[in-house]
Amino acid sequence: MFHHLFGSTTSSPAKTNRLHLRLLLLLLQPKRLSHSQPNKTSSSLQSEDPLFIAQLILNDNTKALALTLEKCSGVHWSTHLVDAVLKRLWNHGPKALRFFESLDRHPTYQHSTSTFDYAIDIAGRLRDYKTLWTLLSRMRRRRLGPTPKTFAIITERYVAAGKADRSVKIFLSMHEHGCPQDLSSFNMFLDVLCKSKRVEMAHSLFKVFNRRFRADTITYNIIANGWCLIKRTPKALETLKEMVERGLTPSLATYNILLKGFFRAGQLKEAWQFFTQMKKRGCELDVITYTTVVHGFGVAGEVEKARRVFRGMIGEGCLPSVATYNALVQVLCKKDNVENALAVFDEMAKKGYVPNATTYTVIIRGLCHAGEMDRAMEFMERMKDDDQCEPNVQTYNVVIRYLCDAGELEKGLDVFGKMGGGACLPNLDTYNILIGAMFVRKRSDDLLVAGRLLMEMVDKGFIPRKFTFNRVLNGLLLTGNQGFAKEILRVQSRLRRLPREFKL
DNA sequence: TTAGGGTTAG
Repeated sequence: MFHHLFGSTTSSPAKTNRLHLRLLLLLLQPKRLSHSQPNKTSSSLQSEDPLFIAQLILNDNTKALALTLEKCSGVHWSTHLVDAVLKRLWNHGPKALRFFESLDRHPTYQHSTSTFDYAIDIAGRLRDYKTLWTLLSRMRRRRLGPTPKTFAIITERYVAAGKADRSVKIFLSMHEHGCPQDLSSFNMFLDVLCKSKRVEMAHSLFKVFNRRFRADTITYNIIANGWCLIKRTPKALETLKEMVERGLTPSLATYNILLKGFFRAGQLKEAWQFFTQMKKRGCELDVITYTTVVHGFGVAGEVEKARRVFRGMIGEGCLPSVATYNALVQVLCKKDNVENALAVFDEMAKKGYVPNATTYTVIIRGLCHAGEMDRAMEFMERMKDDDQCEPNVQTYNVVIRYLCDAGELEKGLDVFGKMGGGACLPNLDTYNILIGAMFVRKRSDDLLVAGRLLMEMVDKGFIPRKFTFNRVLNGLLLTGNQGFAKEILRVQSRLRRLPREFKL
């Protein structure tokens, strides 16, 4: 009789309700899932729901996740399922790694390349380099890699942790780990450096190796984009010139990169000239070009110009995408009026476009910004009812931030506690927003909450900034919570001194 | 995950 609740094709109850029901059933009838049901039935049904499994893992407090694996005894583990579960557990690294590890001893299932990549990425985010390299050599022993993508992940994590020099060494030695160094891995690494704003470093590396790797259009685009990201459009133009001199043909992506670069650097006149030149010279503009221009003019406050380009694009043979609508909606929220943004939201739905999480989030932010907290909350409920898209962590962060700013700390904490009925895990920003909010009322109780949040985030594998630690510590000391402060100090020094590891 | 467009905000 419960089959319809466990079925993967259920259509009527909302997603979150379904989850609650499942958890409730699990609590009421633990045997039903683990023993009394024939394996076939429970496994095929459960195995289609990574959210359900992720939830079990999060609720399991045994170190080895014994409870969860027992409950999942009938599950048919597949690469797809395991990857999806790891993705769900993204913001709870230690649990994700424990899950990976316990499945590694499974009698029939074996991790694949993509799963190792996920685990390595998570270990890197935790700055648990020992585990990262252990996983890498295990991956190699099993002949599952490492691949260039694995190294893109590893170097990205090192750069993000402020270890760009180390990442260069890693890139230069990747062949020693059994991974070929080719143009694609070179491009990927340059992109990692550029996206982390280490453009000078990327450029030096590019100068040294571009002949050896036979740099192509993509390589030049990556470097040009890097210069644009740090608003140095003259250097981007230089790169463009150099690529032409080398006999490489710039692509539409190249022009779109430059165009975006002008907007980012506040060079509106240049952007407009560049855009018109692209058209004049018979360049076939695409939806990305138009989206760039709509967004660029809009955020610069030129709302009418943005609207005109938006209206004109169809006549010029290019249909807007959801992203184009999102750009316009955001611009109207920021520089015009949230009611006009809502009108565009309705218009896009009428034309058959399906709003995505970004669309909703942008509108919700617009409403919050206009001080319409109640309507923003209503809109989030509407989003939850939309089967096509659930609120994500960004959505929650916006709502929590504005609730806290409005002095509604309790409401903010309430939303935090309920995040997607557990379907959405808070990230580093969420914790920073909430902890920051605990200082505005200067109440001793709030600081205790801040302390608990800090402990919780460390437990989930996030690394708080020194600033956050100091702030919370000072607050606790000033409000006479010496004991708690000492506890937090211990956590801080443990984080600083010991390499993080999760004992594989 | 080899390049380009929408989500933070003061």
